[in-house]
Amino acid sequence: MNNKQALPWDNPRFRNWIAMVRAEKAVVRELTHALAPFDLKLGQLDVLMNIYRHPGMSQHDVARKLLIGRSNITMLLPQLEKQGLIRREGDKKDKRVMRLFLTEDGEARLMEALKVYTALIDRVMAQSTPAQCDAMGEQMRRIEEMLSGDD
Amino acid sequence: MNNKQALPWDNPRFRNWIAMVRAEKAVVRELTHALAPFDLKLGQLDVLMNIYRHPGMSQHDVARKLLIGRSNITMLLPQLEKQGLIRREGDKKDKRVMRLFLTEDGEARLMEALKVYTALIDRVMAQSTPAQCDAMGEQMRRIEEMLSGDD
DNA sequence: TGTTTATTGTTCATGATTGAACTATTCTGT
DNA sequence: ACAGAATAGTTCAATCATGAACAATAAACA
Repeated sequence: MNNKQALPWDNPRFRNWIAMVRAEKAVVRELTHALAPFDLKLGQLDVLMNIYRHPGMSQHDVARKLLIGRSNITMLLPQLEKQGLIRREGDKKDKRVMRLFLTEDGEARLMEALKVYTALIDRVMAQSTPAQCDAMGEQMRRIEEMLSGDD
Repeated sequence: MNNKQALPWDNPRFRNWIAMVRAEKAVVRELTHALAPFDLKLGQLDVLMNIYRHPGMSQHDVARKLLIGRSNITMLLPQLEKQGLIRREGDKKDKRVMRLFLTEDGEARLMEALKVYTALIDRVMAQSTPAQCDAMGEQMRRIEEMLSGDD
């Protein structure tokens, strides 16, 4: 008799999860290097992207979108502000919230960085057919929805 | 004429990548909470898993497997050693390398934590059919191989 | 209206991760 | 055998993310 429980490595689901973590880590590492010339960390780029898509977004909304803590945003923004990439405006109705906007420089820098970003992702995702890539994306959206619903 | 470049959000590959990052982050967050009762961080668990699979592994090998820095390992191990979960032995042939082994406690703790780990991953991956999950895993392995080959 | 509860953003201490410089050891090529 | 390159691990300073406690403000409701 086998006194060991079934090991995770024999479980396809588990091995696929491990593969996913490793792939994500590898891409992020590559991306971090690729963004260095723009003086942008990946986290900062994420923030810029969100502000671009939703100008006037609050800090709280950015944090929730990016699945990071509010304090993280608070400590991230001054760097972007100092670089002149974003602008913060107090909301007139609600004095608690700060509304975020890209400056022209911010938008320009974002566009340059996005070229590199999308080029890398295109290269990476070209490892699968578009259909496979979409199917993977669907799985990921289901997973995230499942877990963020648990809140 | 449209003076904006094609935006990444219109690019399916890019959106699928974003979905993957968010899913991964959500699962890791869940996992971190689930592991708290075991006094194990995810990174520590990763190390234990690798030592379990390859007893006598060197620190360098663990770092490479986990795609993290060597110094990270150096600072991680004392915690595991203090908890009595691992044991380090200097290699007899090569005095530079430290060989890593699990203690009995380490193996026991690992097995308990793995139950929780695999349960969560099973639940998460049950969002797709086994075939879809495997296809995703294959994509991920291709991606990682592609990028780690660039070294 | 006035009081309680929720929300937004900040501060701070903590822990995690990194990369560069360093030591000790081994390998390479002559 | 020996000089130089390579490798394993450590140390250290810097960066980053996190969560708890907090202040200011707004919302809910008696």
